[in-house]
Amino acid sequence: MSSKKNTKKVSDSEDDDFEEEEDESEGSGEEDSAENSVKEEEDEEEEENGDNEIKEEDNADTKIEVKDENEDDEEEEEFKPSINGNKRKNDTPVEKAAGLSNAKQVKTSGGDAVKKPVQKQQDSDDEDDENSDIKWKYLEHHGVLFPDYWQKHNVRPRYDGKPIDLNLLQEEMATYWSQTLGTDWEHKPKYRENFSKQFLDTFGKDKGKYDFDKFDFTPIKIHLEEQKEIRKNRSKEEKNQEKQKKERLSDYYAGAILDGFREKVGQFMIEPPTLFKGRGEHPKMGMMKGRIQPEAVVINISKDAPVPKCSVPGHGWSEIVHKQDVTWLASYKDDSVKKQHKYIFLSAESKLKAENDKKKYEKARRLKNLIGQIRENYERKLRSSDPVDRQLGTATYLIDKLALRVGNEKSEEEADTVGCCSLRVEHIQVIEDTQIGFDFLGKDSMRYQNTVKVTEIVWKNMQSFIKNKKPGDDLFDRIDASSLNEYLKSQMEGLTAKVFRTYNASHTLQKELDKADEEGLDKMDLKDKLNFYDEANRNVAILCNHQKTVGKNFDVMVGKMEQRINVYKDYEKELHTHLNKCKKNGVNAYEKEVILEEKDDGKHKMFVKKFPGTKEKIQEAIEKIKKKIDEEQNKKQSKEKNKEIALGTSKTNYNDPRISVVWCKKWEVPVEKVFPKTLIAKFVWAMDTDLEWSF
DNA sequence: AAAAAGACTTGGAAAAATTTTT
DNA sequence: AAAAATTTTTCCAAGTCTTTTT
Repeated sequence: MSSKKNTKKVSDSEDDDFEEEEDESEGSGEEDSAENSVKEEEDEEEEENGDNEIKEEDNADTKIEVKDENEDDEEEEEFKPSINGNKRKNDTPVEKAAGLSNAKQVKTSGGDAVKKPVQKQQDSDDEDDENSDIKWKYLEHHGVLFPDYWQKHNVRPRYDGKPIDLNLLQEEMATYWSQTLGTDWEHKPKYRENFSKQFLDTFGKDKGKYDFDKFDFTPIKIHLEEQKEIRKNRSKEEKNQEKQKKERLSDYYAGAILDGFREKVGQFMIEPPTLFKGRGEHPKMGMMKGRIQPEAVVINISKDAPVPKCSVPGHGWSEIVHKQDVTWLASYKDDSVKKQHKYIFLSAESKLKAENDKKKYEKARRLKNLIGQIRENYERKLRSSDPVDRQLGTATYLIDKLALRVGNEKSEEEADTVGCCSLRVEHIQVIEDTQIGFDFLGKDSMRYQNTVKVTEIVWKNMQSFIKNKKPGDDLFDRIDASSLNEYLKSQMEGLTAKVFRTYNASHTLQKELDKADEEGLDKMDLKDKLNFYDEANRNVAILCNHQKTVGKNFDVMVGKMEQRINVYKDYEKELHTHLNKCKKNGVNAYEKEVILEEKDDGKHKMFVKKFPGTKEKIQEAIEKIKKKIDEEQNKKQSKEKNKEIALGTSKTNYNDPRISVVWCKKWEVPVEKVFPKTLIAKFVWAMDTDLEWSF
């Protein structure tokens, strides 16, 4: 149906001095069709060699101006929303800005309805109009940035004690390997196995002659450390210059125009080559993620937008497409480790993303309104005589109650993790008193461990599902993610399993924050209010099983805190005795230094206890130290509570931001205390939600 | 209908930036 | 001013779900 894509090859690779990169390791069955490539004119300034930096002259003739003269007094705010005004800075159509696209002017989506069905037009060679939903009408951007090619440092590792020469690719790989020496990766057998195999393969027919164990990469490791040191010790100006250069580059590539509005591009740098670091027991860890050449990158822009220039001399894009039914600006396939597509999208604060985000939460709210009926329906299914229905009902129950992910099936080539539909018998335990124990690795190989009391019928179902099965068998053998989602669709338009997670998370946050009244939030100070908020947030994170690994010196840190608290408590006691003495017969002021904590280097951190001479002053000191103790204790508590819980993910992806905005307004907490800058930018659309709103 | 491809969201770790302490 | 602690951002892996192909 859709787009016969409008293709033109922009340039052909000369491929001069890069062939060593070309690493034959994969059957790179890609492009190659050189015949029908239309050679594009202008290859004037090919020769600027090597690095990707955009020269000033380049900037001069680009279509997207970084500066907007209409707003000159706030120019560095460019893409940032104003926090107070809650208005997008870029709400002004770009065409008003001076010096935009000289050629075709930007179309405003301005007033006209986005949704208007386009009727068949003679010139629409491209879109099959009525149904493919159009994501944009005009799209212009600067393409993508490529990481620099490998620059040889010529530091040789040793083989069997003697320095050995490496070619470009070998040196690059060896260096990536050296970077992981001394980290946990080094000791993962799979990582080593995969890397060593690919590394030895680079020796071609000689590979049999080498034994990976006889390589010694410490010279490279040392070199890397030296380089790091050198970098660290650069002068301020040098660091600054580099920073500015980076910023210029970023300004350039981050600039895009979508339907007449300036938008920021997200990650615009092509992922650099590196050794793949999968999570958990990933069978491919340690494999070389190859270098992506421009010839693999597809650029998506309007037909009437200027074609972005490829910054790598002598190279060109794979093709230019005009797919209006997708949101990506560029894409490429990376098959070097796993077959997958990568995309360059607009940033989270763009309208496009924001709209999707809003839709996501609106859908979750629809679920909220229908949840009663939906629950009734799946509860009925739990008792169905049809085993498929019983599984559907039970799985839905788990997804609803425990906010589990749906669990698509995975290939052998990935880490063995599961979600609801892919649970195996070995992952659950049917315990007496209608309880079920869960223990499995979920997304990112995060362990989900939980014991829950379930309804009698669910318990019975679970028991029947494991009957006569081996540990490795599927718990839900009659359903899968797609059939489950199909069932959900029958319950509500657009309903899928993940909506339950969003709904449950946001609903939990709302519920928790609504307890503010009874908790007497009005009498709290800012710190306590924020603790209260975190507590609510934490409940969501626990529900969703958002975890983080405990830092290695967590215990040490807590130990220090305890020590500190004890010192303060001692001090408080001493102050009281001091005060009593003072009441009886008056005392002299004095000070006393004590060890607050021991540092690992054998030094001590000191604390000065001050004992004033007057009752009032002593009283003051007591109050002060009491407060300090309180603060420290709170801090320690929240540290411990947050020990392995990550609050960030729910904040960015699950909690309807309007809940937080309204709460902040109600309790006079500045939003920037609960959302960092980027999240405020992402959630501009929610910032002026009014007080009556509720999830 | 089932497998593969494609598109987009979600996720923790690491890096970078910022704030606090020394 | 440096270092340490903490917060924020970036990075890219790993999911979900849809669409296309077989």
